[in-house]
Amino acid sequence: MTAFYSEYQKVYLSVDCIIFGFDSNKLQVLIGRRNMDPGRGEWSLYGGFVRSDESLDDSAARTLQELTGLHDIYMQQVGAFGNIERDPGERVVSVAYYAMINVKDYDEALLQHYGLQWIDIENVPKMYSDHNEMITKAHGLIRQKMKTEPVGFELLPDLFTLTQLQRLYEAVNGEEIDKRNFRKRIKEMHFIEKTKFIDKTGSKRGAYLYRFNKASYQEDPNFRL
Amino acid sequence: MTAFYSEYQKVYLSVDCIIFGFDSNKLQVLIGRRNMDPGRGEWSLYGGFVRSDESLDDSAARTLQELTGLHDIYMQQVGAFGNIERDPGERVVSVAYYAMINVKDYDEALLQHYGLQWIDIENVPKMYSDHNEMITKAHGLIRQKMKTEPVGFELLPDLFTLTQLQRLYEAVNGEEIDKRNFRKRIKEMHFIEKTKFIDKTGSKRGAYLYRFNKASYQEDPNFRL
DNA sequence: CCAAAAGTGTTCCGTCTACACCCATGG
DNA sequence: CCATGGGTGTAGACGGAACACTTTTGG
Repeated sequence: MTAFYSEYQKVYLSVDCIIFGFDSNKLQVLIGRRNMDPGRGEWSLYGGFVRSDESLDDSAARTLQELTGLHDIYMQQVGAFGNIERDPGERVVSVAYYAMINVKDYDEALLQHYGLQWIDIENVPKMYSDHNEMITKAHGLIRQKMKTEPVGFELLPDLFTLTQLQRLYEAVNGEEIDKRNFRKRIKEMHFIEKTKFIDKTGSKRGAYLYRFNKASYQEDPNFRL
Repeated sequence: MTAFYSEYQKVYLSVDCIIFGFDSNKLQVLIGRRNMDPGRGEWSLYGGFVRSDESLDDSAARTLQELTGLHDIYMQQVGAFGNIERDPGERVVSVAYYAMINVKDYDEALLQHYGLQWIDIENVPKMYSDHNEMITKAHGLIRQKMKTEPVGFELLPDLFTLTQLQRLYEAVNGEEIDKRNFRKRIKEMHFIEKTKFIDKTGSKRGAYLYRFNKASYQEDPNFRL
């Protein structure tokens, strides 16, 4: 084992996950009660320490997988948070990641087991340390991202109605969208494909279900909403 | 000294600075030769280890100040880079920051002393570790940022001509801009003020010098270029 | 039969884009 | 006197925003 940098100090490094979901026409985040000192019992994001044999991205993926059982989830880095006093115990620098999951894929039992709750992004309580800041920054990032990249589908089932999709965009941006204008724009994006299936849970008449075709998107990657 | 997390491992944490400048109508970055092992002699960003008594932001500011002698410089975090093999010596996670400075404020002697060079963003050589990736990401961020926030002025002297400003935006985006359309948009932003001063170094006729009025911008923070 | 959501086009207005010529001056 | 960069306005194209009614069906 070499020791190139032995004169310098090391720090604890953790990852924290902002897990976004979409339900009841609201953008939501998954939060829980912190189960270790310091700060035990405060509202908190789910996180963990980075191991020496894994990259930051891997660490975030592992942490999310521990919590949800889900693999291959869309995750993006939010940034590193490193104020000295951010952790009341010791110096810990944390790298935040956000994830977007389909709430339906999530095992209710796990939610119970970890004591987690979905909270509307509008009603996030005061949280441990700088976790509010992380959530705010992550929210800004997905808003930006969803305008130009087809990542919103991560929050929906494989098959979805256009109204669902519209409600998602309304929830993320916090403002209403004109239905006809919205659908006009969808029609231009050929990788959002109408299927022959109909969803009757949301209305009496029923609405066509659509699907995001990733392969088709690769051929003509022009997304804008 | 408490030890809440003693069961976990610590890692080395560094900051790396992507220092942007603007000269000869080109967007440039300041790079040097790495002066420590491993990787000694390779092209590298300037960086340093984070001390246990400073935040990440402070660490970046200190590192930049060591190098340039400049205080109160515009810096923004690019993100954390943490692949396992990113440092050939030991596990080091690095947080990259970009800075925007006015090349004229920079002491030439320091540049010599540290063996640094300004390199056009288009001609960045193969660099140590993941530093190319950091530069690419930072470049993307300033391109984005400069569209909606008045940060480009950080790269210019206090007084500048409209042609200089235009060349800056052309350099950052890599495409030419129509002069009349550009000036029309400037005219709408009242916080970009024409002064009575004239610069004659750039042309025989001379061009009016303009100034960014920060206070005036705060009152009506609408920037778009 | 009616409430509730699905579905569908057109017009208008503002914004962005393209474009060409005169001015002032130092050498 | 001419080469060089500074400075100015308009018209047409395009894209985004506003806007209302018909359809279907479960209860």
